[in-house]
Amino acid sequence: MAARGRPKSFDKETALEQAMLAFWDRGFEATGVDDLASTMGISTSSLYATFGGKEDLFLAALDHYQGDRGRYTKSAMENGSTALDCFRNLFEVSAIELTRTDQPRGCMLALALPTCSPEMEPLRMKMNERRGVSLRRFVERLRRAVKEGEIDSSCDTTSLALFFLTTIQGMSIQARTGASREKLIEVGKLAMRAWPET
Amino acid sequence: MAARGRPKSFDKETALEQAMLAFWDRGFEATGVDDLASTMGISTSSLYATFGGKEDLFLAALDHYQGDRGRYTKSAMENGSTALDCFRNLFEVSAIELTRTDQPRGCMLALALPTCSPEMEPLRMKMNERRGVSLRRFVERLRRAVKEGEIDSSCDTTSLALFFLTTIQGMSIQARTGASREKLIEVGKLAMRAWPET
DNA sequence: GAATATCTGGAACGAACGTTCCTCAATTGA
DNA sequence: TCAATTGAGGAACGTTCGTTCCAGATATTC
Repeated sequence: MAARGRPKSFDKETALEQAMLAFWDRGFEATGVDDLASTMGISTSSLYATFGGKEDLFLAALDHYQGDRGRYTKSAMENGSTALDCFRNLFEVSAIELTRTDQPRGCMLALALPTCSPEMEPLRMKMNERRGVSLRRFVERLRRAVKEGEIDSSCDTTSLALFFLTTIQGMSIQARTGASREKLIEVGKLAMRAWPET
Repeated sequence: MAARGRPKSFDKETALEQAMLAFWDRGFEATGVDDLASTMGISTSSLYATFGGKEDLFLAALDHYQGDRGRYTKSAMENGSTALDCFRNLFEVSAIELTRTDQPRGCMLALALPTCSPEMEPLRMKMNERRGVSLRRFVERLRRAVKEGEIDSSCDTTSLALFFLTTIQGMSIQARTGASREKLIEVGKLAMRAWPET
């Protein structure tokens, strides 16, 4: 069942993890292909043969991020008996995840490509689409809460979801600026004051 | 009183304005010196003679931004009979300014250099310091409100100020992603729910 | 008008960019 | 054992990067 030809001398997932960390830390534009290759422990030719080009690698790294480090928002929406619990947990977990010392601070989706040259605009748009996934999950959870009677039906769920997402994105900037975990937990608690009265 | 030698053929302020718009739109890393020069309507030699290098020009553009387009946060803190009025106004004005169609969306300080290569880290730190100015102004205004009895002294003014700044920074990301002015106004209203009860 | 001073556009610099190519190494199937 | 196949490292591609240099143009001062 082994593949024909010379086998890969590196693990694709491990290399992708390293690429993700580089893009996450320095952003898309500031991370060079040579930097990536040396960080990943492979040559540029192997990089191109395995992942395509820089843009493809970036998108693959983004997928890797969303499927691993970025899952905490999804998890928060799924765990918790009430929507209130879910979002309270969302903010606490976000504050913790965004300030971890064993990885770049802040969210890769929020920080890696906020601005770019016109040629890279299509790539930036793809990031925007990916950010939308979180928003939709927030809306769905809030709508479910309305349906179950936890939240009054007068609540503007889309605006509330957007507010929560906006706050978390702001927390990414703050985490990168150097705000402490404790400060961000306080910020999260204040955001929860927007929760509709029962 | 005229200067010796050949006079400048361009207005320095106008050129700086154009440089600011370019950096604001595309970010520091993605904006090239040749792009800048042609946008400013001058040659690279004039650019270097007048502004120094790319980093110096960026900092000058940042100063220009803060003294002009970025003044709305300062104005909001100074105008308003109560702190509540000030911050309500801050969010409304922010939502409007961040989504103007005659200039790049979002705040230049929040978007132009969130991530960078290690060599540019000192420059990024300078941006962090500049962001701190807004935070200090928010804190001062809230403290004044406590002193004047508008807000109860049990209020954690630094956390509340950080929360407001965080929300506005998140609004910058949202504005760049494409969120409408109306949506951001709603987000601002929800942020104001964190205002301490009287 | 001559001397001095400053600003101009354009050419040129070495370095780094993303990408491709080529040769050699390592493995499988016959 | 040997052709076929795939991955390896590294040199090299043309382009763009930020920056410097230079000859010429335009002003003031004497």
